[in-house]
Amino acid sequence: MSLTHAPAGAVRQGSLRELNLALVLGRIAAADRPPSRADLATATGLTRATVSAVVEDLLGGQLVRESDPAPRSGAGRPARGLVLAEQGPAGLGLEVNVDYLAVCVVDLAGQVRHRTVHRADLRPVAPADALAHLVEMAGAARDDAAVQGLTLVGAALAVPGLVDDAGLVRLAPNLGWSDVPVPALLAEHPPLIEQVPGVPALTVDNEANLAALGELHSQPPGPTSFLHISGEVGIGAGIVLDGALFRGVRGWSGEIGHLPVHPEGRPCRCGGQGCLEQYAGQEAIVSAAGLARAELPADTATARLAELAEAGDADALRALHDAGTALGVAVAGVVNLLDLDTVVLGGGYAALAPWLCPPVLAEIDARVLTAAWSPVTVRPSTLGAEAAAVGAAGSVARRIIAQPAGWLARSG
Amino acid sequence: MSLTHAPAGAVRQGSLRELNLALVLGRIAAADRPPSRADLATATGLTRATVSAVVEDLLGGQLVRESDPAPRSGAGRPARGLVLAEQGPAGLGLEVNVDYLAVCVVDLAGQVRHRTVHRADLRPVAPADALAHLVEMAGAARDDAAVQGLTLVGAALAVPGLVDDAGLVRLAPNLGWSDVPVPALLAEHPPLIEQVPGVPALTVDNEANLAALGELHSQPPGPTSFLHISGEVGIGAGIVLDGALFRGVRGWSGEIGHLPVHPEGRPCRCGGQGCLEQYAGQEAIVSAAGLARAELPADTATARLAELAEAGDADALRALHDAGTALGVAVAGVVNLLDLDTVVLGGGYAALAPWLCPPVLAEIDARVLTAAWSPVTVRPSTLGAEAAAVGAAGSVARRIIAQPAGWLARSG
DNA sequence: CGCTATTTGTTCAGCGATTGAATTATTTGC
DNA sequence: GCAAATAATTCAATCGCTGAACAAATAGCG
Repeated sequence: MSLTHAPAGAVRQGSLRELNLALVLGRIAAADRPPSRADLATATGLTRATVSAVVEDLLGGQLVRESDPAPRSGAGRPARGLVLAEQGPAGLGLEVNVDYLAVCVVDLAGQVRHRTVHRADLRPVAPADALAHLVEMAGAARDDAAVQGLTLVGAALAVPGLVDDAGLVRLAPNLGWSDVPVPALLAEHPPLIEQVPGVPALTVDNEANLAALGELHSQPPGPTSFLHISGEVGIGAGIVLDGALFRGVRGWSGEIGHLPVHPEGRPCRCGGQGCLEQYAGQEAIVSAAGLARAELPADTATARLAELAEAGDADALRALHDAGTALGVAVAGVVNLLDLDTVVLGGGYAALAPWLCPPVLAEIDARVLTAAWSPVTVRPSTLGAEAAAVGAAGSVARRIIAQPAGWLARSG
Repeated sequence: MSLTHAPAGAVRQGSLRELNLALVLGRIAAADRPPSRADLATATGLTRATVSAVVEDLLGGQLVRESDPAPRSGAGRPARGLVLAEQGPAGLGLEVNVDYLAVCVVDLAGQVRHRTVHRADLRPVAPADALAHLVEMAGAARDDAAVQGLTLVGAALAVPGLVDDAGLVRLAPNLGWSDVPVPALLAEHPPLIEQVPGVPALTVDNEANLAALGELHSQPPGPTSFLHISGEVGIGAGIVLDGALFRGVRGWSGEIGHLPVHPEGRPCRCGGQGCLEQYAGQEAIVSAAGLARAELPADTATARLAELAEAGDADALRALHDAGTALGVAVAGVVNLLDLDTVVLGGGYAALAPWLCPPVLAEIDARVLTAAWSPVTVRPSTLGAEAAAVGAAGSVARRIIAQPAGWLARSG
C-alpha cells in the first residue's frame, strides 16, 4: 500500500541502473518542456554518455518517445526532445462510491485515456455484485486501452472507508460495507492486467487518499505538500508530504472528520462528541440550510446548495459560513500541527469553495501562529468528479515512473 | 535542517559504496547483539565478500570495532562481532531553555559521554551572552570528549521556539527571543568541531523536535512512528514518522499547543481562542491547582504538583484531570488525522504522566475511530531532563550513521 | 558557398564495486 | 585425530559509470 521508492535494501550492481532509470524518467516526467539528453545530463548530474544509455533503455521499453525538442536559439546540432510515451504501460483506476461506479485509464503522462461512470445507488447492492459490475466495466476499459496501444499494468481501487494493508475493507459506513475481502472477490474474475515486477496487480485504498494523489499529479504541477479534504457524507483528508502520500502506521490516516471542533457538542456516530463531521459534513450543511435531504444523489444536493447560495439565499449562506468556520477550526489545527501551506478542498467541497474558503481562511489567520510569516492557500480541487478513480489510475502510472526497471525487465 | 538520506540525485559508481556503507553500518547500529559479517550478509542481502570489504572500510574509519560475538551453539569457526566504536566521531548537543543551559556529547551508540547543565534564569540574559556561555561550556565538553577519544563532528542547538531553515530563531516567546541569528552569533567564537562532508557544523531546531528525536534513538529501541509532546510553558510536539522527524514545509510543524480544544473558550496569546495551551499548559495546570506560581523554575512547580497529587490533594488531582482531558481531545484529533499508535509524554508532562495518561486515554478511546481495532499507547518519555540536548547530540551522531561516507572521506 | 564556432549525441578504453566460486581459518563433535 | 560446519578472505569476471575523443548537425559570417 506504500509508494516508497528509496533503496531500502542492498544496493547491487544492477540497482545502479535501476535508480538512474528512475531518475532520468522522473526528470522527463517532471519537465514542462521535452528535455534533450543534454538537458537531462546537466539536470541529473550524470554524464551524457550515461544518459544516452539510460534513454536508449527507456526508448526500447516504450516508456519514452522522441519528439520535437524545445526550440532553442543559437548554433549547434539540434536536440531531440524526449516525452513520455502515449503508448505503453497505463494504470487502471476503479472506484466504488455511494452513488456511482467509476473506471478509468491513465497513461504515463497523467492523461485520462478512458473513463466510464455508472450512476446507481450502491448501498443496497452486495459488495460482490458491485465488484462484478466494476470488473465488467474494467474489461471494456482494457479493450479500449489496448486499441490505443496501452497495456494495463496495475489497478487501484478507491473505496470510501478504512482499508487495511491486505486490501480488506474494514469499514465503509456510508456504503454499508464491513470486512469485505476485496482482493479475494476480485480474484474470482479473469485478470485484466499484465503482471509487472514491482507493480502490485491491485491495491485498495481510501478514496480521500487517492483523490489527494490525483491532485498531486494533476497538471500543471502544484505544491508537493498539502492537505486535500474530500467533503462527502463523511469528511476525509489525504495528507501529501514532499510528494508522497502519508498513510499512517496502519494506513488509516486522514480521519479529519472526527477532529473535535466542539468537544461538548453534538454526539457523533463515532462515539465522540462535537466532531467536525457533525458541523461540516454534507448532511449537516444541507439540513442547516433547510433543504430536505430526500434527494438521494449527493451531488444533486450540493449543486442545489450552490444554486441557492449563488442566488443569495440567507439560510444557505449562513449554513455554508458556519460549516466553513467549523472546517476552518479543524484545518487551523492541522496546519499548526503539520505546517502545511496549501489546503485543497475536494469532493463535494469543490463546488462550494467560493463560500467555504473565506471562513476557513479567517479561522486560519486567527489561529495559526505562523500565518503571519507565510500565508496559507486554500483553493478548490482542479480535478472534477471521480477524482479518486483518476487518482487511483494515476498512482499506478506514477509507480511505473518511479520504478521503470520492473516494466523493462518484463518479457518484451 | 532535514535529515533525508535517500539518493535524490545522480547515482554514480561511488554512490554504490556510500549506500552500502550506510546500509551495513545502519544494521550494526540497529542490531541488539553484535552481528558477525555473515549475519550482516544475510540481513542485508549483500554477499559476504562485499560485507567484508565494507566492514574493512568502517573499521579503518573508527566507526566500528570488533568485539566478542553473540554466543552461538554448534560447530564452525567462531564469528567476530561488530559494534559501534566508542572512540571516533560524536555529536555535540546544545540547549538554551528558559531556566537552564545544557551541553552534552553523544557517541555513535547513543551513549551520553559528557553532560553539563547550568541552571539560571535566561530570560533577562541577552541572546549573545547566553550563547557565549554555551560556547564556553561546549569548549570544556570538547576537551572532555577529546580525552575520551571522541571527535566532535557537528553540533545541534535546541531552542524553545520557531526556527527557520537558516537557523534564525524567529520567535521564542518564553525566552523573549525574536529574530536571533544564531549561526552568525556562534560564528564569532572559535570553531569546536571538525568539519565533515555531509554533516552540517551547526543546526538549530525546536526543542520539541529534538526531544522527539532523542526519544526515537533511545535504548531500547521503541516504535518508529509516534507523537512526542513536550509540556512546558508552551506545548510543542515532535512528529516522528517511519523513523524520521517530520518538520513540515517550513520546519514549523508540531505547534500542538494551539490546537483549538474549546473554539469559543479562553483567548490565547497566539490570537486564537481556546487553544490547548490555555488548558494544559504548565501555567494553566499550576494555577488551576491553586498553586501560586511565584516559584520560578518550571521543574519545581511540576515537582510540587506531583507531590500534591501523590498526597491526594483534590485541587491538584482535578487540575491534572482537566488538563489531561484537554490534552486527550487534542491528541485524539492528531491520532485520527495521522493514525499513530504511540504517544509519548515528555518535558514537564513526563513527571505528571501517572495522572495525565488516564484521561488522555479515555478521550482517545471515545474519539478515535480506529481505536477499536488497534489500541493507542500513551506513556511517559524515557529520557529525563534536558532531553532536547541529548536528542540534539544524538541527531548528529545518527547522521554519521546514515551517511558514513562523509566521515570516511575526511583527512584520515 | 564555404568555413568556423557551437551544441548534441555516440563510441570506447578505463575503472570502481559487486559477485560467485574457490580457498583458508577455526572450532565442535564423533 | 579426523570430518563436518561455519566464518572470513582472495581473485577473476562482470556490470555500469566516467571522461575524452569523435561524429553529426546547425547558425552565423564573410
